[in-house]
Amino acid sequence: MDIQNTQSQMRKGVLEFCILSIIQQGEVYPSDIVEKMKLANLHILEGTLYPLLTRLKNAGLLNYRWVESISGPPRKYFVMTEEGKAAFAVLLQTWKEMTTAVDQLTQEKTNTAENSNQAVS
Amino acid sequence: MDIQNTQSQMRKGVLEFCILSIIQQGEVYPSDIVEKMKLANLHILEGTLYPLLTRLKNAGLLNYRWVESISGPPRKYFVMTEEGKAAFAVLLQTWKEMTTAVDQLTQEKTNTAENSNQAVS
DNA sequence: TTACAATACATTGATTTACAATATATTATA
DNA sequence: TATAATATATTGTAAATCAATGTATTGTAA
Repeated sequence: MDIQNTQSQMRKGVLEFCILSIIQQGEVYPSDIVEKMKLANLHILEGTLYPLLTRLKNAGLLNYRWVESISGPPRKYFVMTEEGKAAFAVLLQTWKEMTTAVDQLTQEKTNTAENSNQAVS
Repeated sequence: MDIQNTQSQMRKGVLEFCILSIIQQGEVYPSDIVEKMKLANLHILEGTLYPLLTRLKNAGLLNYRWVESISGPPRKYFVMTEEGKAAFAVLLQTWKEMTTAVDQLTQEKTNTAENSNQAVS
């Protein structure tokens, strides 16, 4: 029940960061993103991705250009703006700091209420 | 604008995991959790924490016991159930796998739409 | 003894967002 | 001409965090 929800929360938290990371590595259209995320075991649905890309574009972090396809309708290829690159650099730093903090948090020693109560003033 | 929101999403994603981690290390009451999270730069408000703890208790992962305080009303000290410990072990594994996946994702080479288009069939 | 401050548990309403389902449009193929 | 595959996009629902506020207990000071 709840554990799957917690796992889901963890994955949701890094969605935007990962998508920015993918786009920074090169032009992609939405299906590319879905596929790359799937390979990383971070599944995302189109109904989630499209509004998210629109959000990031409206925030000035992304742009897109239409590219004709030989096997279907034209595609929106997304690219990072300069603002987007700067934002990603900040997010990468945030990611590193957060993982360090969480890793530390999960490795701390065990206490009991009785011997750790001095925290209260 | 949006970058703070993305940072916030990242932190939200690990809230439950971190709180379970803290409780697994020893009995704590909510204010302890707020303080420990703050030290890890993962701020959480009481309005978020109380429903979350209730959720985890209803899911069978936590229990609590009342402990009298010398400086205020009695406190609910939370402890892990056996089920909670098992769930945390799974989540720790999920966390490790996810960070590995995200770290790989952020370190991949750069492509362009032109030279990576073979992904389409 | 009364009032106030500090501490602690708890709820409510608003906002955000992921998801499932579905809609619309284009291209190739049967 | 109809169908399948591909692609962009929207709608309604559910879940969860947050800010604000409420309720209760204890100690201290007037």
